[in-house]
Amino acid sequence: MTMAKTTKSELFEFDHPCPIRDVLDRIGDQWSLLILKSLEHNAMRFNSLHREIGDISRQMLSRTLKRLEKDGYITRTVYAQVPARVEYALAELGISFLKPMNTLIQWADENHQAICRARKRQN
Amino acid sequence: MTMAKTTKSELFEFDHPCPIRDVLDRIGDQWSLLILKSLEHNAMRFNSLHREIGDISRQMLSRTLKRLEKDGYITRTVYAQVPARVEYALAELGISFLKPMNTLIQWADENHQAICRARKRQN
DNA sequence: TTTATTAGTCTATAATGTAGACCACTTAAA
DNA sequence: TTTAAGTGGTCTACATTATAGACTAATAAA
Repeated sequence: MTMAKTTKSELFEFDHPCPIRDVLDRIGDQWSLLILKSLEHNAMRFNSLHREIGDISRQMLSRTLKRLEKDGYITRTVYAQVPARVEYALAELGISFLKPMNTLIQWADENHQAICRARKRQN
Repeated sequence: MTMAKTTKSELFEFDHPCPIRDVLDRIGDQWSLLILKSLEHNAMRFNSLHREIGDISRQMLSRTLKRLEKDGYITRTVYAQVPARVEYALAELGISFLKPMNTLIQWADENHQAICRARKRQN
């Protein structure tokens, strides 16, 4: 008997029981936040994002952008010119998200030292 | 020529160039936040955390607790009694962290619907 | 003609997360 | 006395995810 295997992420794609888990499973990864912060003050193209972030792989940049777009955090605009010009920009949801996120970033800035000290203390 | 391979996480263990990345690389994983929220109102033992969170593996619970302790978010107290009693509780840093985090959680609650709608819209 | 740009995709490999068996110990019930 | 269940974990085999870097096709500048 063959089973149409359902992965956890498929299972929870819609109507995740816990909002914050749903949000953080997406946004709390390695790269999403960095991308959103890069777009905070101006729209950007694929390759300039790649250069700005530096250590992200093209594949992960591509994937993460798609997810952010799908969830409504960013928009993707293709300009019909040659060579193609694709611009990524914050959508309403992304702008709104960065407000609470920025308070968290501020906390991180203020407490980074304390965390580093804690780490060193314990070897 | 053998190379003493250095992983990225080793490289950035101390003095990570970007505070928020450093913080989110640790806290933004699958489980850390869930654990911190479980400890928000009272200390807990290993197995009750395991039961409360439900779908975390023992290994990940163990690993994540160690990291949270090392970074100073939580404390681990062993009571010299039989059978052993090990309690995990929020440390100062953990309590302080949950303040900005809770505003983000509130945002997630308020915008979860919008995100789900965005996802459905795009297939 | 070589090089660089555009926005990505593809593949092989490395790193990470998972379930679930297992450990030594204690306690309580059958 | 055996059995089961609880304590706080570790270990192993496997599944999932991320990585680097080659590759695409088109265009433009040197």
